[in-house]
Amino acid sequence: MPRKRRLTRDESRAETRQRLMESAERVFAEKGFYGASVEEISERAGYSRGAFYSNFEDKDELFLALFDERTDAQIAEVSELLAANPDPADFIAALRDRSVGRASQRTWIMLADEFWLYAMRNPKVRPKLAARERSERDAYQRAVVALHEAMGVAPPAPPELLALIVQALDAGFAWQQYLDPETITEDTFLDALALLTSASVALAEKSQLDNSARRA
Amino acid sequence: MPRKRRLTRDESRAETRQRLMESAERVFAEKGFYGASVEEISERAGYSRGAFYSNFEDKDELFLALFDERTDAQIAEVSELLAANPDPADFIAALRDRSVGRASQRTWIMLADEFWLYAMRNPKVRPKLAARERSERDAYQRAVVALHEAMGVAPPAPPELLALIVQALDAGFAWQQYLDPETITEDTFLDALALLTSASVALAEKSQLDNSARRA
DNA sequence: GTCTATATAAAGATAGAC
DNA sequence: GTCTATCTTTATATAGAC
Repeated sequence: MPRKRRLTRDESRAETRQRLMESAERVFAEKGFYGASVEEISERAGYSRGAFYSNFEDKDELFLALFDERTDAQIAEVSELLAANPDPADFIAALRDRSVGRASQRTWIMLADEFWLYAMRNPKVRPKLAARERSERDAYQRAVVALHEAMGVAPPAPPELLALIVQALDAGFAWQQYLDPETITEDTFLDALALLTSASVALAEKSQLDNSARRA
Repeated sequence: MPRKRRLTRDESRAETRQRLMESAERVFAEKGFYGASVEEISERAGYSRGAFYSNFEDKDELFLALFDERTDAQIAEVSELLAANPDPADFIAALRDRSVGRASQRTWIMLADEFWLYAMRNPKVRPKLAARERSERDAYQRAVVALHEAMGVAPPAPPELLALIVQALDAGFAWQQYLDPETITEDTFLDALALLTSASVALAEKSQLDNSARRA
């Protein structure tokens, strides 16, 4: 264990930045981009506004920094999740753990929604979030293809479309679930995924049957 | 055609309210709840702030009024759409017309997102939006049941789950499509619906086959 | 580097004139 | 009913002390 020592100027600065960003993540999620004041972000991080402005140009820069950090982390997360779980069933199980494990799931979904709105309203930011979504979609697509392979059938539709369906479901379920948790439980999304998997396989088998019938 | 006459006080007041709400719809969609100022809403409706405050208590009341109006309209719209299109294929075609016909589709999805965030942050409002979503889900469910009946099969899963899937897809696709219109076209959602319909029917047929095989 | 004090601007909301 | 003028609050951002 390394001997304790004073932080260098750069380390101290980085720590302040980090604490401000963690605080900002919470406040943005709670109040939204406009509703979150620099004062509240700073205070809840244990600093004053002065410290904030010595670390960030303005509120926009902070939000963008948060956006970049989260976007990069998510892209890496989904890719790693898939690499670590080549078996489709494991991948879905890992998805479940990911949602359950994220204690701050509600915070994250609110923040993701703020990101979406911010991206939709800022032409320079939109392509960056779109790229992040495409990257996530790629990971889903590899999972979908692997899953059908494991079941011994060809995907019954373009894998891009199947991946998009999974991704849209993920976002759409989150929206509905957090709005109405009494009706839609944690497991509903996974029930839906299981159902769609069976249905997709059934359709694939059916078209294989049709094809061999036509050949005979 | 009725003779022109002066508007009564009530009619004039109602018209001002209406114009303010239409303006507010655009400004809230563009800037979000906090970003939309009473001044801009009023000016773009052709009034001053004074007129605004003589018609609404404050910004919150206006947003809630808009929320209620839109919520009621949507519930009625989906129900009518289904009543007018008992045939499932017609219902899906009507869905397409609905999206194409709504020139202000982008405005609506931004506003819907603002509603969601607003509801998530206001405990008194959340149940109202949740009720609206449940009502929409009921309409989808009736459509799903009718669709399977028309194909001569029993739904291969609880109809509630199937309806929720359609609804989640609708929201999730809108999110992805407006973020990345270059990748995701207008028709992708309907392609997905068509695919899921075939897949659901294939799964239903498969389980019917399994059942008769077991009986034999 | 961070804090306190302060300048500046923007928005919400009200009051009184017409 | 709506407008203009005004009050009040709140937030961003900066400057200078430590």
